[in-house]
Amino acid sequence: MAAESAPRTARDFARIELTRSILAEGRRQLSQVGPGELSLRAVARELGMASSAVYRYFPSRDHLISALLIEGYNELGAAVEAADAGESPTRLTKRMSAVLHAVRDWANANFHEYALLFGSPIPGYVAPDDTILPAQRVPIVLLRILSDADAAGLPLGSPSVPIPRAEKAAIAPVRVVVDGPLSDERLVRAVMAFSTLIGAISLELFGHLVNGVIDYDTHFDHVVDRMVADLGLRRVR
Amino acid sequence: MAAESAPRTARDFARIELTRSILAEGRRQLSQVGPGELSLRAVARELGMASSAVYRYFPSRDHLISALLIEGYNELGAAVEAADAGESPTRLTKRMSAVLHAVRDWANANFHEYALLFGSPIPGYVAPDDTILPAQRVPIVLLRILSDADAAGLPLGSPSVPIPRAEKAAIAPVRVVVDGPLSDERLVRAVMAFSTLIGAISLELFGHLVNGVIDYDTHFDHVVDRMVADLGLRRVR
DNA sequence: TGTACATCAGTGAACGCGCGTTCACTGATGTAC
DNA sequence: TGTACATCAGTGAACGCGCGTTCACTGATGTAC
Repeated sequence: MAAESAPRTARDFARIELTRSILAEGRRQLSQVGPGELSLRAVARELGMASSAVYRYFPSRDHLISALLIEGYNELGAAVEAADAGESPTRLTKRMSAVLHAVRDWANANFHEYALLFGSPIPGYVAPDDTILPAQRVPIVLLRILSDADAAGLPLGSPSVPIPRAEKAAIAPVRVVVDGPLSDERLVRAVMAFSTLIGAISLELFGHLVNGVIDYDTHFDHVVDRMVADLGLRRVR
Repeated sequence: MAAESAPRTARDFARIELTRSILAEGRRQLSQVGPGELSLRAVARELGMASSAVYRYFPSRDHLISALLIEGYNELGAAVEAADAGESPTRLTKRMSAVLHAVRDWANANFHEYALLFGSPIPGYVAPDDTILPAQRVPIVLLRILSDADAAGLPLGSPSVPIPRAEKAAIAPVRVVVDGPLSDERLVRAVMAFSTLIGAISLELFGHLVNGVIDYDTHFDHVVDRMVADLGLRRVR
């Protein structure tokens, strides 16, 4: 993985090309079937090659899944970063709102990929370390916006609850991933907001709102408005 | 399902007993393996009976899954109701806190069952209507506490955002499941709190906090404190 | 530029496994008279 | 209480399927001289 160097020979090109094809076919199947049902044989079949040939590119099914995980995190991360970049850097409210919506939009457009990232773990599969960085892209964007808010001196509504020392220590690693300043209060709210975001999307996608919420779009819009306000991104009136 | 009437014959007793055994063995397997991997044959094997015999009790694998879903919802619901009942009815803070912790405790003690209820849907499986009522038990408990708060005239912190008419309509069905009074503001916060709760538990259990949170218990405690405060259950100081 | 050897991609068959579901059959239990 | 028939539980074999992974082999591509 490290220094694969530049592809020079025809073989190298073919290898890169086929690796891409296999990955793409895996993704295509993910759009129809859950991550647990993803099958190497089906991928090979669809690509018109012997199932054993896939092993030249991915040493096992788990490696393919890891590649899809990483691709998923990166795609989601890119979508979220693009949404952030699409707003004026000083309009923190708009940035956060765009980012939160981007996560949900991606999830809606990529059901099984979302399930792969945030749903039940695949039995027997453990994600390797190189999924960590891609997985951090979304949190990093969220934290950066909040850090910008702290840097701009935007006030937070009065804290509902004081933060115990133990809690500060418990979530300390989160702070490490962001560069700028970040107050404890905003940090705690950020972690909670991430739970709310993923919870709201999972409940919606996995069918837990069917008997409670009629209009998902409207509801999510409102949830986002509240999160943005709770995170102190809207100037006080 | 409807009027099975009282069991009179030995056969009836045996049928009830074996149905229970199959269900129990299914649960036992759920404690080791994900819902998607649950296998009728394995259940039969463990019970020492032919796999075909199971079909006398459950017409298909999906029916067994439905039974386990219902059992899961009921068990979680019972745990949550018990937690609520364990506190003095007028101590709303304690009741809510106990209830939220009860959900997480149950999830931690029953990983795969939680994944069955709140994780990715099982491919190809659609839950039948008789899962609806059991699934509502937890939300009902939450809403009842909040209704009690409204009835007691407990104030909410100032609303961060006004509730649009469309949002009121969008979440209207949620209100139906609770008897007492419930203000729009508390209702909206309740739905959001449920997202936060499920999001926090899912993130924790599905491994998304491994690089961010050190001490899950401490963090969840604090999240609960905030939720309780945000829901206006703590008297203003 | 040409040859000899090493590397690698891809094949096809096979291993060993497990699954859900059906079906004809047996023997035990229940019911009506 | 006893007999004749109907109902049902449970069996064992089979169908048809799909999976991940291995392995000996072939032929093409790459490399060193």
